[in-house]
Amino acid sequence: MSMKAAKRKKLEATGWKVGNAADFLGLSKEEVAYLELKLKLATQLKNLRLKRHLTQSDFAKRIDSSQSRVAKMETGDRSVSIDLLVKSLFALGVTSKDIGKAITQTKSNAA
Amino acid sequence: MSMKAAKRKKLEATGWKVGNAADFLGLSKEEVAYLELKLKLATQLKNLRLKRHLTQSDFAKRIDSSQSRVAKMETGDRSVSIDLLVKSLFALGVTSKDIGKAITQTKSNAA
DNA sequence: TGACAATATGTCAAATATGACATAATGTCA
DNA sequence: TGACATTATGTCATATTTGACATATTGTCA
Repeated sequence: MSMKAAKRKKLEATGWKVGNAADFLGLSKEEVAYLELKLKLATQLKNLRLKRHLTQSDFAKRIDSSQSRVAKMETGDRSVSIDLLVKSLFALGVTSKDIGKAITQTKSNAA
Repeated sequence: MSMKAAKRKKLEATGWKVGNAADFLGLSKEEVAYLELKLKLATQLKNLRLKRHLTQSDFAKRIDSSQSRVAKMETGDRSVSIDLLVKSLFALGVTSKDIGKAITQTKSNAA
């Protein structure tokens, strides 16, 4: 799988409908950077939840949300903000340092 | 100025009305962490804009926003999201790595 | 001091995010 | 396979965020 295809797959997972390569390339650098950052936080959240052996429903209760919203958080859905992801990570006891480190990660060494 | 008072002043600057020390202490750890993170991004944005010798109005045009919103971004106002700050930083050419590093900073070595 | 530039604050209509619900899809294990 | 748990998707009313405007405040320089 090419680098470009891998990236595209990730972006599609976030809710972006990428009809074709041209549309994909139509995304600006800023948009791609934003989506990638969001996906990093989403992944960090999911990994942490799994490490704690919590279901999405368990975790939803803890942050006064719902299972469906947690699912959307973890897939980086269009409808979830970075604010929500950050707040959720803090609720799991993650530190700013941890978040900063996760953001700094490149694809090759992502958690 | 005590450490606590300094923190309080920063938080007040973000739009939080901190009536007294008790109220301040009433903020949960997560809330404080969120506000501090937001303020780091706000500061990073302002520093970068100044480094580029742009006025708030100049920068506002570049990101299709308004001077007043830029002012709110830079003071970490309640009404601005981390999403908006992150998108604005990307618009200034900042990388994820830069953002990650800024978030990782502790108070003592903040930009 | 006053004139002007730059930044901050208050407000609001429109846009976007949120929790919740229903239900679909996927996974697991007997 | 089927029963059950878990996760994903679609939708919606409510809540929050956004750009914009007016106006206030602060800064600078003659």
